[in-house]
Amino acid sequence: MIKSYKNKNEVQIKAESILNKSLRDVISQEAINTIEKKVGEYGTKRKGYLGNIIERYFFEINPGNTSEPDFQEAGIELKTTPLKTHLARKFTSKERLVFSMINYETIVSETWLLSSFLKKNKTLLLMFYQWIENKHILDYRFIFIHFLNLLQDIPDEDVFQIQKDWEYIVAKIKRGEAHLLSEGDTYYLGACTKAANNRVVRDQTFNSKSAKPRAFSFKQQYINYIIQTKLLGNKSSTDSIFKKKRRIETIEDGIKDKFAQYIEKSDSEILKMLNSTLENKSKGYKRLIINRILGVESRNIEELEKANITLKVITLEHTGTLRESISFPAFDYRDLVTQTWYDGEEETMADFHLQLEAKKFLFVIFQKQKGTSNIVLKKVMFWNFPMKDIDEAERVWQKTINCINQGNYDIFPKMSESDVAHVRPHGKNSKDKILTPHNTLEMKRCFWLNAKYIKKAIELELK
DNA sequence: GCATGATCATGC
DNA sequence: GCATGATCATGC
Repeated sequence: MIKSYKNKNEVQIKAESILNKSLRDVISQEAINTIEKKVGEYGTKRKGYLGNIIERYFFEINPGNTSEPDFQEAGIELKTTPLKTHLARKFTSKERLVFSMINYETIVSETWLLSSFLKKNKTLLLMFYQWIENKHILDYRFIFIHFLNLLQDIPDEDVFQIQKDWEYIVAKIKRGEAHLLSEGDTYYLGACTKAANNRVVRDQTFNSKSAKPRAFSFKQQYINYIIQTKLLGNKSSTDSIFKKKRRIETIEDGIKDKFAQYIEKSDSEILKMLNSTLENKSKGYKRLIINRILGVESRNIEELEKANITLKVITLEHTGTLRESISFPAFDYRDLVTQTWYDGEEETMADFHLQLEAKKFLFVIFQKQKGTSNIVLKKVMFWNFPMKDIDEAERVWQKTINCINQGNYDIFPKMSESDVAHVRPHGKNSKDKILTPHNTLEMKRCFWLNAKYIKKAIELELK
């Protein structure tokens, strides 16, 4: 009893019949019994299971694992995806949106418009359900149904960026660097790790090294942007760098353009060029200059948020050295010791690992001037943590956990012990403490990327 | 000059 | 009140 849907309209009518309902409300008792039995066997945690039962018992299709869209005739790919609810009708995506696996061998001969990715995913049917912890898989309520054509329904510059993201990933595979792929390499479309079983590795054609299996995905932040603009129709609460219609260009080019005329200028020259003044050199002085350059008022910048880019102001000494390391949010000792670096599941990836792998940084680099209090804007660059150093980061992370487990709160990995990362305090002051697994109180700390390490990354770019 | 410990400032 | 980003202070 496999149904076929001839066109979008037929799919839409069916899909919308589950709006504000759960699966239990709309499928047969027989199907419910079958699913209940399976849930009994496997538990509800099995990934992708909800997507399977929606296909099989709600739409009554059986697409299997093919290169064709799930609704083959209608040319539509189905994605069921969880939403987290916050106060006042605010929703965010619980996860990234994961597409098909990247085939390292065949993708190198593809081009964007004819890619297997587009062939399968050009038109998406997004079915959002309200995620609540421990809720039965049959009882999730579907709250939004949305069709999204990746070439037509999102801004042209986003389509362009997604194409560039796809091409970047393919170029890296062609260079024989599939094992160095990272989600932070790209902006909206990422190559996220995806393993059916632990530590599955896949061969790549251009290198003897095995690479982690990866799938294309939309970053969580980009899905949030889709939710905000397409589902809620909200005027976003964020500020935008590109207020007028912008050129079709990448995020990198767009943002670098904004800074271009101010490079090698001093702070006072920049302010003069902007017809702007700033009273005193407060702690946020440089950040305020940057905001003026970008033409934004707030720290929440749409273009940075939707690509998971963190802006970091970096100040070089007049000699060119970098004093300050880069901090991450303070960690929770009790939570940290329960984390796994990577076990094949994105969802359970350690926070620090995720921060290194998924994040992009925008470094805005100033340099102090000898003998004056002036600073000069030297360089604007995008950076993400290179995967060649990920094992070293893991080592530091593991040692930190070992220290906590052993109750050694005064011998965390120091800067001198690693070329990459270390642990240091990060609280209001030394009295700013949180609970440890031993139920004692310890000063808040966090992981840092070594100043020297960042300096090296900047130098590579300055050359 | 640098590593380490510590704290400040800001915005939500 | 707190998280986060940014920077200071000290001693070797």
